[in-house]
Amino acid sequence: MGRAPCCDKNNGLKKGPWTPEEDLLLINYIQKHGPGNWRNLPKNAGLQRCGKSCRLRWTNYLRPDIKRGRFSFEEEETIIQLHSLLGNKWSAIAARLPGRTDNEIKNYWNTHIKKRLLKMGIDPVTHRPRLDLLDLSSFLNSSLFNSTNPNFLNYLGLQSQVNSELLKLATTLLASNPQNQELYNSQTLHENTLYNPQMQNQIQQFQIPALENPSCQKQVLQPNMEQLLGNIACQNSQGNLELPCNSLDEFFPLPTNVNSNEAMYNSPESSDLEALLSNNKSFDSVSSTPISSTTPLHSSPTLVNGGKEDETATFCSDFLKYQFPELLDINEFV
DNA sequence: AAATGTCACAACCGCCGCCAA
DNA sequence: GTTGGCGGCGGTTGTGACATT
Repeated sequence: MGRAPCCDKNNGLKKGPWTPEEDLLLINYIQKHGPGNWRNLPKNAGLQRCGKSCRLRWTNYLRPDIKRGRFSFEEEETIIQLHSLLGNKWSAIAARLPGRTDNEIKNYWNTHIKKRLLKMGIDPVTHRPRLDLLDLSSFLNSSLFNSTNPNFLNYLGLQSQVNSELLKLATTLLASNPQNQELYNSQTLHENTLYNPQMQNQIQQFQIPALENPSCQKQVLQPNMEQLLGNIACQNSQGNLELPCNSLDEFFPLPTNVNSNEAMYNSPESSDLEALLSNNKSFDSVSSTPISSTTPLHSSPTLVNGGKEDETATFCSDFLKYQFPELLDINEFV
């Protein structure tokens, strides 16, 4: 079934960057009449634009509740965590980041976060560490690493060359990979958890009450989240872990004024991330990092985008932190 | 100083789902 | 049940600014 294009390409409608005069026309019209009926809006507003162009200009740029400026660490952390849950559902992610548009988040992901994840050896699609980049697996699969002697590195004089934290991390990661499961049985994993109080604490924080309403719409989890949300997810008939739909809202509650019209005329004030985070212990437990916890949410935005700083060094997502118990510098290891 | 490369982001394009006729 | 309009979404492109050679 074909559809007539929203905008006839040969009807003389203007394309390209918007001028301040056009912006003013659009703003004035929407302030008087409100948004809606985008097809007729340009004609009524005196604009030589198609309705879709007007809608995009309004929703992505002119809306009064849009938060301009750089993304804070907290926002970046939220984006990464939500992306690991939702994938490229930019509008769904934007709905949980007051003042940010899906387009902005999408651009920021593609130009900043994705590159940083790759740089750190993290697959931006699956959010899984890419040990292939680090070439750790061959080492960890070796008989050397399989030694049960905790001092084997000492024996071989390797301790000074190998970051022990990274080794612990790699151990955990490999254990989470079914291909390496035989290397690390459940006892080993349990010991690792006990060994790491921080991880133990975070796991406890995820012990939320059993989710009810099994008939609700479910969302298939990305593989890496199995570990993170193992306590609340359940298996579907295909054996995939699923997250009941209401649990996403428990971790990332939607702002109260998600209605576009309400959001448009009622700029969010305290309904920001601080409220989101403070209202949710479970999420808070995962989102607090040494870096973010020392940075007030309403302090001046940390230089995240736009700067030319070493992005690997400044980057620290909480999701990553869950799997990276300490702030690790991959460069130290490689 | 000029040429070239890279980055950031606004805007566009095409498809999809919903809904009314 | 079918068709077509509309709003929305995600992927992609165009282009100006900035950095590097």
